[in-house]
Amino acid sequence: MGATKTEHFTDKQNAIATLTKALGHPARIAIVEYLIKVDTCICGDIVNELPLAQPTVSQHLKELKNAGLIKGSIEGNSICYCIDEKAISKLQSYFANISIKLEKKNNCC
Amino acid sequence: MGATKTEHFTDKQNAIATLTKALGHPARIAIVEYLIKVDTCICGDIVNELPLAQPTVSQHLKELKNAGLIKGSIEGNSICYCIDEKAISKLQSYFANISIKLEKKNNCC
DNA sequence: ATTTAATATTGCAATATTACGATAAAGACT
DNA sequence: AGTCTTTATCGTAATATTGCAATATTAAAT
Repeated sequence: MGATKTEHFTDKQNAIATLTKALGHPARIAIVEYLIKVDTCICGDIVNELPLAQPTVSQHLKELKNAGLIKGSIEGNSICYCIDEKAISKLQSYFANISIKLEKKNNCC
Repeated sequence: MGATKTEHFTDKQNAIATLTKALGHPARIAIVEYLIKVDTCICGDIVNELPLAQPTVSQHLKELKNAGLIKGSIEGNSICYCIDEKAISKLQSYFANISIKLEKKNNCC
């Protein structure tokens, strides 16, 4: 025991949970917000921006990448990280859809 | 070390991370989706719906409640859990806002 | 007052996450 | 080749999460 029982849930539920889990840390929210704010997106800049050591930032970037939220491309000897719009789009439509469903409901509590 | 350095991030970043973290588990996604689907929302129903033991479900409900995503009101000897629309609304507008910002940007990668 | 039903809490084992120093890897620049 | 810069990986300690059996709590029903 101790590990998440992924196999008992639907693919869609797991997919959304993967995205929200990846965003479930303030450092990773900060990274995403930084990538949206700036025009360049060099990894080193992100390290400078965050109050965390370089290996920690690298690890957070890896998790965002694994979840599909960002993508990185090699740019000389540094790496350019960017938001993957598809992932954000999924989240956006997911919560928009929930909002619509909630509006139609009379919440009992 | 090992604990999240919450104090180094903004309140807003922490607030969003709290919400996304709470949703970062397929069981909790399933709970939220179930609460939206049904009209009644008694805890026992949720336990029957999920492939997890009652204490585990209770714990997930607690986390959703702590994050402000659901609220529970006592209804006889059972408890009525409902979505807190404000939390969903926060997430919805957060991702909608990001989407808009991304549209205006030419992503470099 | 007992019993029953519905949730919560406790305690614990298994696993995962967070953070960072040290080190490695890979490309750029002399 | 050697050095510098940039990013990734390894190893490890501290902490958090996940899951459940056992037990406690609370309110209804008898």
